[in-house]
Amino acid sequence: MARILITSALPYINGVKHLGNLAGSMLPADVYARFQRLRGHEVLSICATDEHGTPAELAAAAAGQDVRTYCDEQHEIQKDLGERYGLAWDHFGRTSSAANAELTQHFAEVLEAKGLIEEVTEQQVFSIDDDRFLPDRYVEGTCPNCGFEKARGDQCDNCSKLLDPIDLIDPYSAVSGSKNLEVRDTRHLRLKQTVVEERLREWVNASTDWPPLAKSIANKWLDEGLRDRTITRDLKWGVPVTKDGKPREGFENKVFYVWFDAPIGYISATREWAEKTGEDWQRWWRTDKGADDVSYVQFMGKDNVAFHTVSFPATLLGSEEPWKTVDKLKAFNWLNWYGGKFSTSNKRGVFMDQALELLPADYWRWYLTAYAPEGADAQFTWEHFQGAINTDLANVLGNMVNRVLKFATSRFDGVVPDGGEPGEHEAWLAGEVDARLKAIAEHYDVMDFRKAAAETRALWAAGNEYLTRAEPWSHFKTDKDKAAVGVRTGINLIALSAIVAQPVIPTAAKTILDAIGVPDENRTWPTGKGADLLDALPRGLAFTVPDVLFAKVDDDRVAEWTERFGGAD
RNA sequence: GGCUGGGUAGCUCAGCUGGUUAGAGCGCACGACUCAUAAUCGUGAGGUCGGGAGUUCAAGUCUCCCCCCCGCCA
Repeated sequence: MARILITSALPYINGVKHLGNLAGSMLPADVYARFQRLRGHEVLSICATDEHGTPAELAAAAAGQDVRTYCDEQHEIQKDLGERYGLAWDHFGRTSSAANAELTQHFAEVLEAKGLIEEVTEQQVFSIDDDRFLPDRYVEGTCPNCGFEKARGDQCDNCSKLLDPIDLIDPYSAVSGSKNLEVRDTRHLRLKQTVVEERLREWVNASTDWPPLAKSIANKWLDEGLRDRTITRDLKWGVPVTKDGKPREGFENKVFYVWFDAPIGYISATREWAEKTGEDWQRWWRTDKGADDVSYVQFMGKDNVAFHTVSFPATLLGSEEPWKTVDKLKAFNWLNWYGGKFSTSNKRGVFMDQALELLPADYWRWYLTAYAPEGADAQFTWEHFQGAINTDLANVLGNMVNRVLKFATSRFDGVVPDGGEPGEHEAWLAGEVDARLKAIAEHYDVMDFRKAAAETRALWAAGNEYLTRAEPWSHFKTDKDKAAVGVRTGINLIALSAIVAQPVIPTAAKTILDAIGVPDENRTWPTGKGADLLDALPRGLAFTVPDVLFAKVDDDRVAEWTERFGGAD
């Protein structure tokens, strides 16, 4: 039994996430975690909200709340939504937790002791009327690059150029609108990433289970030369800066930059989990405390690769402490919305809460897994979604379950029938089962989600083909035993279909398995031979017929949704 | 501008280190079946594999140039 640590990129606290965010890290992480649990591995699945930084402060201000209250509420909303999508985290933490503050301060102090942190004086925009510094997005003005008048201090929304706040033309405070600004000196901590550059390069080159994309991004950053990063900000909302465990002199009004403390949240969330459950977090994160045999897998969008392959490892390696670093990582491309992008700020696309108003979680889980943006950006359209739901779920799987169980109810009294012997059709299906189960597991192991889903579907389709071959409805009139074999095999195949579908559509799978009465201990990943698996249910076992598993999405609803969400505009 | 990735049947995508008539699903057409959510099963039509040149006995698959799309970095 392997031990697998799974983290997905931390969703930012700033509002409900859209389907692209779900598809790009949280959902595949969950599917993978569920699969590995089914196989009997020890899995720890960790996620958290990323809560610090200026966007959170600004969003809170816009909502008329203090930032802590705002984050408390938003965290609960995101946690609840995640759970409603069936994201079975062991823990969903917060980067604003006490544990994260403590760990972040620990890392900063250790890094300083190793000579990796220096104090520098920088120039920042200061608002006299607001009596505070205006880092990043707190200052807006005209972009020096393109002339856009509402460029933010950290980046221009129009030309996407990264900016330094002091370069803005006609700057004004995003807090008060005041133009009574000046540039002042301010002290900050800088992480000397350049010192760990060679260690990072060795570590990157030693990694074997990264996709080419991840490795090339990491190497590109290293080849261009790492830059020393300022890891503090003139803000109140964040992890306080300490020295020897006490507030650091001159840094009383400063906090660590969100990008420094956020990934540390993976570890601190594990600590929170440990405190909640009485488990030991160090055996997952400290290679000197048992984590050396852990396989650590990270899920993220492609925009996050550099931070996970360079920035965060720089923190871990720089500490020279025995921290567990990532073994495998899976990066996703974007899910696009009618050619454009999903956008939180522009409210473009479908958001997690809205999607659940339309259809249950399993529908979305299936679509976003089977058509995940793996190799390249993927396109979301209502028509494509409709087609996938109707054919894959309603027709191929849902209808198969329904046709078999209904027939078995009306002709064999609602029990798994006895009698008859397997023949050539059953042998064919057993071969299919063997091949599909093997393929599905192999695809999941290397995190090929589209292929795993396609093979899962192929197993369902094999069930329908089998029924056409065995045609128990014909034999029922002339040879009841022969019909019994077909029905019995069909019911077993349904159970198998549901078992292997659990990672993707856990709710529907449970409905099926409950209806057939498969006990929990028999719902683990099937390991036997196909022929045995197709005769595993006890004969005479009574079952019920579940309600229609998946309702079809008709054209009217597609038209309605297109209207409501904009669709092709 | 520099750098990944991508441009393969109407649509969404597979095609590893170059090798028989380029594949799958959807959609479409036709046929079969009637147990089932008008579901299912079978058959078929459909591609000069972004464009051009080259290497090779042989190239979506390698090289060079060009054109588009997404992203990252400037």
